[in-house]
Amino acid sequence: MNSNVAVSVPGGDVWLRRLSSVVSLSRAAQEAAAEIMSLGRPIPARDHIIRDGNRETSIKVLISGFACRYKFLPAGRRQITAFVLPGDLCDFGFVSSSPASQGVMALSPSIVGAVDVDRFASIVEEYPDLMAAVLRCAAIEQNATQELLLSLGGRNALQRVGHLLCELHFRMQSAGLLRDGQAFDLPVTQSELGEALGLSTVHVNRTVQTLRKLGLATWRDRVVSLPNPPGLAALSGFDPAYLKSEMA
Amino acid sequence: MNSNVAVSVPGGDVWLRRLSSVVSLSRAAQEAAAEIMSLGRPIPARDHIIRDGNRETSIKVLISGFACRYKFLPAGRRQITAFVLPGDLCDFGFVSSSPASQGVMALSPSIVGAVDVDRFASIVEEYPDLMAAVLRCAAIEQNATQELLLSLGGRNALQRVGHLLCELHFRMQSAGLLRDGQAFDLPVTQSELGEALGLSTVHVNRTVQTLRKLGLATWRDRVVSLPNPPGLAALSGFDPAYLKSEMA
DNA sequence: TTCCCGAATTCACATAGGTTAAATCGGGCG
DNA sequence: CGCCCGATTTAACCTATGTGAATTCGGGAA
Repeated sequence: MNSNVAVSVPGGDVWLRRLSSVVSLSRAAQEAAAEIMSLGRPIPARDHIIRDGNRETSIKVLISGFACRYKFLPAGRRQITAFVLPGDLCDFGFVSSSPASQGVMALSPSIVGAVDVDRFASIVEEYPDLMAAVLRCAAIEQNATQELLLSLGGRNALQRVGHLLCELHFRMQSAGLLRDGQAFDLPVTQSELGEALGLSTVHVNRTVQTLRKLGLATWRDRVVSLPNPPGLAALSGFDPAYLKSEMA
Repeated sequence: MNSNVAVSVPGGDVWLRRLSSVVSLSRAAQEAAAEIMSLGRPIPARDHIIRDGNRETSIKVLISGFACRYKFLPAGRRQITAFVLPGDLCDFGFVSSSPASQGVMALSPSIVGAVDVDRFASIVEEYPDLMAAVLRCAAIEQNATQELLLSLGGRNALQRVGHLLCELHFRMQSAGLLRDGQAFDLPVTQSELGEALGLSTVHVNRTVQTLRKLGLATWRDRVVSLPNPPGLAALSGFDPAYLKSEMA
């Protein structure tokens, strides 16, 4: 829309924008990447996008909506290991030809783009930068997982929630999905937040209210607003460096 | 020793064994991989193997010893994100041409092998299976991180410690490093265990003693012994599937 | 042998966060 | 308009784990 690159599929630009943000791609590589992506049918909230253990034949990219990656503990508790935002790849199993090691579920109505793994492999031969881009995305994803690990291992409830809100805010901003000043859509339940942060629903609620009182975050009607991002970042120890790719 | 493959460097077999365990490699590929590895000088306990943020020019493989990957929280607390055993790669940053996102420190006197990244890249052109093997290793590593995330998010102290001991036992076994029946070396301090599991030193101690009383684990003089592995696995919800590569 | 030091252990006490259950809110639907 | 149901909120109570500090243990150095 803002450029005249041929985008054969609506929504393909989300995928291109993501790849280009981590590796600078030639026009030809971009066109090749755009051509092999196709859109799937809309997926309602709570439906699976990928089932744990499934050997996927296509690379799935979230085009719009909101999803999460998760695993189950033997006890039955579900641990959300990552939130998937538009532009994110749903699973990186294909990089090592492994089946998905975790499930991916839509948290709000979503649209997913699919790139056939074999077709991707064949254009990668001509445009190896595309593989580099995917590997960079995988590395960032890995960093985010580790940052969550840091939260669970060493931050208290207030910091955990604050840190996650900072991260989502930053990523939504990067994706161009901020509503106006500082607000963004968070179509997630407080209980689901708890499943990511290792906190009970009740305590997530207490914590969110404390953030409200501190004037650091508002969350109403599935919309989060951060009146004072630097303040929240300071409280929670958020530093977005881990979400950026080193374009060195 | 048990085969007549030329191993140009002592210790190179640890590296080869690891690669071969995730992807079956041709004799030629094995020889090529062995040739480009060189051994570094011994590293004393508590020394850095990799410094956070450093752009490594070589792939580092732990040949012998024991190490950990870690990050610091702004508060100063250190979070260990993974234990590195002989045969493991110390850092996967080179896969995405990124600098190391975490530090790696020897926990006991260690020897590290180095493979120049550029030389590796050049032989990968001839033996792409080598890259596949490295990516598989990265995927397993990623799985282990997520399993730790599950521990911190949803397991209590007893299960966390038990699960970690099960994992180390399994990995030491795979590396052929079990002493006799079920015992293995764990040259780590209780406080360091706590840094990995998000527990205080005191509580790690309490927990280890409980495991002793339950007859599920003994840990004395840096040697861990598991009298009843299935029992401990059941208690802690350990399933080694996440450590295996799907050779499909 | 004795000293010394880091690691393991023990103890007393404090608290963040879990649990259970009930109350309220808000929107979709008949 | 009134009902229903999931999500949020509140409340009372409970416990797993943290904290701080002292004690013991075990092995290396003098």
